[in-house]
Amino acid sequence: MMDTPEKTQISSSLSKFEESPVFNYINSLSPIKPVKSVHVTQTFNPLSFASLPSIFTSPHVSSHKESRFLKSYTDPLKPELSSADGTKVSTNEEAGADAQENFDQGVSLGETSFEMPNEPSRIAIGLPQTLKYDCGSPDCDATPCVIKTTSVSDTSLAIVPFVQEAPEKGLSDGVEVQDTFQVEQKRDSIGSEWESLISDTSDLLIFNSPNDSEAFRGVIQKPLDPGVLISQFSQDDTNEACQTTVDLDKYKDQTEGAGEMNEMNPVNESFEDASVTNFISGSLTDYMETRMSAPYSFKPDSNLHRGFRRRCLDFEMLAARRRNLDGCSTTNSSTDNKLVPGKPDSDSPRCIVPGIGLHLNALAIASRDNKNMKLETLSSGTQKLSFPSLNSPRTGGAETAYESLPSASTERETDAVENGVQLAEDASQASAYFVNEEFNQNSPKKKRRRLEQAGEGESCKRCNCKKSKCLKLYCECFAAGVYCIEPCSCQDCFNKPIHEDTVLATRKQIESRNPLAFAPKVIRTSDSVPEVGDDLITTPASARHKRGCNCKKSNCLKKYCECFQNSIFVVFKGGVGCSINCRCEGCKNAFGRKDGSAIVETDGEPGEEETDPSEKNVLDKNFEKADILNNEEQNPASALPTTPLQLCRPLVQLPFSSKSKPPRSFIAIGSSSTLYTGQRYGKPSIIRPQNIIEKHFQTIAEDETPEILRGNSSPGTGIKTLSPNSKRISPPQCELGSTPGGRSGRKLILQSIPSFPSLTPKH
DNA sequence: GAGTTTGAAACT
DNA sequence: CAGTTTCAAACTC
Repeated sequence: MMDTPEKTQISSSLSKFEESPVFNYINSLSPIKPVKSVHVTQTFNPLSFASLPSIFTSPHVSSHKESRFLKSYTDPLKPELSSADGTKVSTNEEAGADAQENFDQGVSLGETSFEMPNEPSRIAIGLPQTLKYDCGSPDCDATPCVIKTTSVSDTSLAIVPFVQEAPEKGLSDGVEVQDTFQVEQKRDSIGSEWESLISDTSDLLIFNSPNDSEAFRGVIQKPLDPGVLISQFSQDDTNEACQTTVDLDKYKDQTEGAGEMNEMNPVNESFEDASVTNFISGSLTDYMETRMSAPYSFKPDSNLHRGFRRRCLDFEMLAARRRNLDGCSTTNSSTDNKLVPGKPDSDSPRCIVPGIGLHLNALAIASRDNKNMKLETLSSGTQKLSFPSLNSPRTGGAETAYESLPSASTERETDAVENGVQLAEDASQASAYFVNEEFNQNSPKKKRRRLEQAGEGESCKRCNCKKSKCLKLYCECFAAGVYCIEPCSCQDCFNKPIHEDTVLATRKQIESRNPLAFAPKVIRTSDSVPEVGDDLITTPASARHKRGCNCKKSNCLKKYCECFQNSIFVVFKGGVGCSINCRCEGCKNAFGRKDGSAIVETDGEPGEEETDPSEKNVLDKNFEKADILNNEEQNPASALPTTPLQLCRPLVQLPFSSKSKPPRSFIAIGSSSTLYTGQRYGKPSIIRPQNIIEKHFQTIAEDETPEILRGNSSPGTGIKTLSPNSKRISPPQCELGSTPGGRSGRKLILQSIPSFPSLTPKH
């Protein structure tokens, strides 16, 4: 490999590169002289970064990998970054130390964001710059190919290459790392590069994929310092693509579920292949789709997704659809097969959100799957991304998945933005969630919730059906398009792979009656676009319950109310409030009343709503109670689909749904799980009226958010800002696209938690 | 953990 | 479409 012609080319190019003014400039800027500038250069030269700029714009970069990204990124690029940003770029050593620290502290994204708020920005900035300058990060090796082939605009993609670098190596010694890196690079032929690239990308981009989640799990599960694991992982991925498998194995060994890891490897490989193919073809969309689809197609071994044992009923459809879409994607086909309904056994995670930010979601989901995971994760410090999503249990994941697919292909920017948001949210939520979980574990209620949520979050809800046989919408599992699993306490359950035929038949029947029966209940309205749908109209919240509630006694302040239920989670995305569609009586939903007023905005609210002390108490209680788990439901993803922003995403119709609406089940992950959602944020934080939250966010955002974020070039951000809910939140999210945002988001969350006073929405 | 409350889903 | 019943989650004790 080392001798491969390509390498040589690179070398030659390096020399050229060095000569270039840019190179000189960079060198001058960077405090640290890249030991092997040549090295870096090499990579970049080959690459044509022309397209890069666009890429970076997107927030998509998976935040979850941030830590990883940072590490790797910093090491190689650090010189560049420093020069480019002008901001202090951590030296390699620093980077390494930081990275390690970060990891140690907690891979947790949230933590990362807290402590290293700047880094994200740095990274974000650095990447683009790097591209401009062509300075190569060690990562560049792989990157170049990717970039060139894909003319993708996706940040995530662009980033991927960088990520590849193994952090750990760099950690201990910046210099050494570089050397090593060079050596490795040399060794690795282009082919290897591709692999590494792919693997990396997959990691970054597709955390959503079952594999990722599992990988994360592995990391998380690992009793050892998660950071270490992660770092290792990244190293392996980045530096030694070929060795990736081996490394993974290591992970396996480390991780309790060895089997999981094994599975992952294969999957990753397949993904890689597919991704490569896609890239080559030059279609980012394809790539994304592949990625997205991958998760579904995956049929993770049972072991992998223990938590996900449940299978997404909708998967089949997805798979089928996917097949249609991508006739070509090699991997897809395989994956699809896995998804095939026929397999009752399939453990595929039902809800993996395909979005870029998904990884976080995946994490969250994974965590949910395994309660243990949550804890572990917490320790590690990761978040939920859950991004997705995010919706009420029922709505859940299906939406996310559903949406995600289309969106990815169609709207990048939007997606990016949303993804970024999701990521941020997810991450934050996840972190919050984890935290909460840890704290909460003790209480029985919490326990219960955890279980429930875990199920939900994971995409799978746990049901307790006794008479419905889990074949009616009463059953959350069924409603979510998920099979019941062990955790369920249902009796005479027919919602199992064994009874797949029955399930499908029943499902169809229900859909025939109500095409939207399995559609996401919560529709995310575009924050930016106020008008949007019918739902929105009055409600300030960015998301709305599709049908609206019919509450009479709960005042929409309890989880009995589906709107409220969702609102709890949605906080980050914008709570789901009641809307005109609701027929509720005495609505006091803080996130949006039937009349359109929101507590937050309550300036003019009617006295009734205004806050009854008693009501307040209720809310607080509810919020508190409402575990983050609930929030998880919200999965942004689910909501997203409908959102105007989401709009971009073409809805993919599942075979099932008579109408175009996506079955929740699909995305279960995202939506239902909402995993991310961090409900955890601390209950308080989340719940609190948006005002408070927003304020917090703002404050934080303003103060802490990197310039980039503020300035945010990211298109998405601007838009989101519009919506009340998303406003504050969005900034971080958007940014996070790359990471910064994500972190910021995390920060916000964490910080917010403590600060959140009590509800007092009004003031 | 048992019992109650609640509102969605299902049914008529 | 409205009213009633069924159901399971949410909640309370």
